[in-house]
Amino acid sequence: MDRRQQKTRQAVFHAFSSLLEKKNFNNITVQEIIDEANVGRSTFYAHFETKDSLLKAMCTDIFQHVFSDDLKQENSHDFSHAGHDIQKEITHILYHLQDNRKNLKGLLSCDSGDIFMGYFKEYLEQAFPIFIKEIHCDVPADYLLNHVVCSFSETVRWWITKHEQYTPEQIAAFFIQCVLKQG
Amino acid sequence: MDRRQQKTRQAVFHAFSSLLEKKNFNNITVQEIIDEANVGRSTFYAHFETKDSLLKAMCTDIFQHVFSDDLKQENSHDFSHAGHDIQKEITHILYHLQDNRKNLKGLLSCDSGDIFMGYFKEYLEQAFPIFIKEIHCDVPADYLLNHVVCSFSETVRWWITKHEQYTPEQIAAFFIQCVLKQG
DNA sequence: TTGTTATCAAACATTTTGTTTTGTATCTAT
DNA sequence: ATAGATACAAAACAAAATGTTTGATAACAA
Repeated sequence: MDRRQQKTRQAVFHAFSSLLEKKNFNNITVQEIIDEANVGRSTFYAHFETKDSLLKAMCTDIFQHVFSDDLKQENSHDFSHAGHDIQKEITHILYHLQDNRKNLKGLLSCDSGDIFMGYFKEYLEQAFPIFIKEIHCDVPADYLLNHVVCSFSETVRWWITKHEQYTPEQIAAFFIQCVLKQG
Repeated sequence: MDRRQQKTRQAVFHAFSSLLEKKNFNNITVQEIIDEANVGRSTFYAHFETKDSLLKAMCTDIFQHVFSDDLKQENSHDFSHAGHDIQKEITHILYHLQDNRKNLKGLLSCDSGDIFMGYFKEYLEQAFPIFIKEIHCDVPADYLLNHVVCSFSETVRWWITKHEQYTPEQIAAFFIQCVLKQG
């Protein structure tokens, strides 16, 4: 990809993330993003159709890093999964998220956080059915999946936005204890 | 309160809820709300400063019904609470929510759902500490509270938006089994 | 009935959006 | 190194949405 495009794209991402830490997604204008990123108006619209698609592109960028190689491999041979170390895998995902925490903090601020969470849950719904096979619980399967997916994504939000002092290992332990350790 | 004001307020609420079932909060214009509610432009702005404060007013309206009498009484003498029937109280809240499901369905659609959820959690954070006293879990207290609050509000969203066939009793049972029945 | 107030319609300035144009600088591939 | 392609900035632009103001009318409470 053209270096000029990369530069513009990153400048806009960074500017937007920075603005999101200060004010609501809804109240940020394209003009502000342009000014903060120091790019031309037409340049912005050459890259992104709307403010929404900009946000979506940022989310996709992060998910491609987080869910890149590892989880898809796991999914491909999930039959051999029963004895797998779930805690290790959760921790692994959390490390990936921590690598992106700079952009994540902006994304998870205020109301944009909810949009990120929505996309995040979509990814998790594909990745998590494996983890819950072992849980026995007398509730509808899709209630349980929703519960686990929401609990994990909210755990991440709690961690990134307000409690960065904890390590991925600790967060994984909290999550597993509260959600997956069903008597 | 002046009957005309009540009428306008309800017309706008109803119009907005109806629009929210069809399209995103962000993409709804004040003009559309005005047209749907069949009120004048200046009238709308006499009632609500912005689209956001309209949404907030709708949420507050619902919460006043749901958390009106009962929970505050409970809070006032929580020392006598240890032996209380939690399942009964949860069910009670769910019945109140079910009464408002007409407006709730709109509010919980798409991205406005996240805004409702945000306010909902604020209320729940005040009401729920009682419920989690009995849970023993080796995690930070505010992680646990966040977990329970998020799980309950997501349970409500799951129910109202996609699984209305279940009764409040059933939903309460699902929630308690997954969240409060820690071994 | 009388004074008050909520409403509507219409016009309005302002802000934001998204597009188009033109000249310039930077890239890639040969 | 050069040539053609393309990403860029700046500016001007139309269209859409916002939020305010006006004056006349109808519904209200007391």
